[in-house]
Amino acid sequence: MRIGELAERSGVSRDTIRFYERHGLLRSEAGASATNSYRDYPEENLHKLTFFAQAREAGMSIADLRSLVEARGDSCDPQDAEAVIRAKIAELRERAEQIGRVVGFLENELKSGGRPS
Amino acid sequence: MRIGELAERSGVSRDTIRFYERHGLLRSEAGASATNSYRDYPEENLHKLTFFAQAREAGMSIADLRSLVEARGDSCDPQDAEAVIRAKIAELRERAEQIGRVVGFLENELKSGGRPS
DNA sequence: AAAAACAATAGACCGTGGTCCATGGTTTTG
DNA sequence: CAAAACCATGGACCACGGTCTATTGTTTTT
Repeated sequence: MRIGELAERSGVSRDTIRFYERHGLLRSEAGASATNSYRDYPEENLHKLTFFAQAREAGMSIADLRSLVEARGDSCDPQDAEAVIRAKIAELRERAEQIGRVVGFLENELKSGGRPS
Repeated sequence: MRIGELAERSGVSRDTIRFYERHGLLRSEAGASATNSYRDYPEENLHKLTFFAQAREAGMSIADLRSLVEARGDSCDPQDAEAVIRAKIAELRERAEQIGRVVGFLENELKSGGRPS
């Protein structure tokens, strides 16, 4: 599909899609037409982009996403991929715990009514 | 205490402390000496800074922190403060859930061995 | 065929969250 | 007393993650 459709369907702007592509998060192919230079974005990018959106919201950086994407690349050892994914999972869990601590702090703040401790 | 000591003890750099101060996250007082313009940072800033560091790691923005700080300000209605804190807690929980979803996705990826679904 | 919509490319621009540097003063230390 | 360490101020600079604006060319739509 072309970039406009991908943008429309994924909810990610054209500019952002191009930005992601420049940063190695996804790839497009040369389109069929000989008269234009429109690129073709394979279906899989739809899944990728929705994952990216979720992952970004969860606080993952573009570099994080790139390493995940690269780990899946064909040339890459599947063991590597697994290690990368496990590492990211660990990071995310750590982050979630961090959030939990802050929530705990804020809840305590509510209980104590904001008095300086 | 002076900024250097605060930086040392909080683990937050002088520059960052000043940055936070400019953005209303903390306040200093005019120091006792008449010959210099060294500011005095009350003890409470130590707690604040460690909280800020945690909260930043959890993904809260400077603006988030400022609204929390302001909600605690004396002039401010305690009801307001509570509402602000509750709102932040809700946001943080949402964020944690988001992380959970991404973790779930990645775990699934591990199980399926990275095969394109 | 003319207008409207879409595409590629390149580069400028923006907000966020700092970090670094230069300058000129003020302790503190050896 | 001289050097080293500290401080305040202001502004430049940086990386990140986009977003916007030309410019030029290509479909689509009417």
